[in-house]
Amino acid sequence: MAKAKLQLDRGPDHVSDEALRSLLGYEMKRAFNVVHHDLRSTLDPFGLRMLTFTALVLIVDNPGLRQSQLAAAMDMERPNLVVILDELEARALIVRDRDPTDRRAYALKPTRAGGRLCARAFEAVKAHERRLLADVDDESRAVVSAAFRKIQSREAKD
Amino acid sequence: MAKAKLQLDRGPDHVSDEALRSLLGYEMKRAFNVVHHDLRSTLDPFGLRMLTFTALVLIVDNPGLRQSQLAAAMDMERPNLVVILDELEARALIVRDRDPTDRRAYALKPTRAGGRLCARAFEAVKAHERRLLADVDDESRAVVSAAFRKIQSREAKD
DNA sequence: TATTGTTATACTCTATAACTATA
DNA sequence: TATAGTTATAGAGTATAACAATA
Repeated sequence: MAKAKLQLDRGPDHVSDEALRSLLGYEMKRAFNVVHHDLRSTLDPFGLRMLTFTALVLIVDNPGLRQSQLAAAMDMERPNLVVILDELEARALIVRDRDPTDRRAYALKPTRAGGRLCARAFEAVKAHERRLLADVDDESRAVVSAAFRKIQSREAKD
Repeated sequence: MAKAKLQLDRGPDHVSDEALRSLLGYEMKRAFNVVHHDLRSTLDPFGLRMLTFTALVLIVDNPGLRQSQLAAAMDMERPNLVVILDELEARALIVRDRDPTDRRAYALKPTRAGGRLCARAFEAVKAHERRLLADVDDESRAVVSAAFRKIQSREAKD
């Protein structure tokens, strides 16, 4: 990392990425790498990863939702969610209750322990993100957030 | 996608992700998913992916660089770069020349075909990104870009 | 000793088809 | 027939240890 930074910035072995820097995808991936790496180390003490954390938060905030709803909300395929929920269920952070109105579906609910872990992990993530965004003022954050949403809304327009 | 959008926006099966929306990582992943998905379909006709494209552009812009430099510039581990370069070399888009001053290292260089493909792919990516950013004005793009760089510079400060 | 590129390996995330049980 | 959850599988990205050749 430090080495990459050094080489990219200057020095005899300078690697020019000027052209790529003009691309949104490249800039965004580099920034996302940093955020994701930080998130990983932040969630590791809780035994969570980005996907298990996201699923847990959504279940805590939407108790009773179905797996298909959760998969759609998380932008992932249903089959891939199964192992994520298996993991959370095995750790007794959530339960899969049968939906009485539709016996095909499960109603996902957090356990007490799941709710507590979720709250603690969420605060830790927020604290870490505050550090990552320390140099970005509130106004800029709002602009970034608005841009993210506009990009997301462009999704279907291909 | 359309289904997720519908459920997230409103309706009887509305899934609330309000809490997660306050997290940079969540917003960024959603936006990056869109950008990455678009990039995939844009590069597919050229037989390239994000990583092979990025490596090719950096080699075209920095002919003669070493694999270790390229890996550092791409924020990835050296072993993972090997298969990426194998792919580009097998398609005769780049060559691995021996570095005369250090016989351990390779000097990576684009072939004529590699340079041509790179130029065409690059233009296609730029055009697609213009569409993705159609609703984001120039000033906001500059703010987003600056924020990305500030986040990247926070990396080592953990 | 340290470094370059490599192999091997393992884990995570992603994507698709096909199955079961219900509706 | 369609949907909810599941299984199986394959591709892609990521991370670490260990090796041969060279510095």
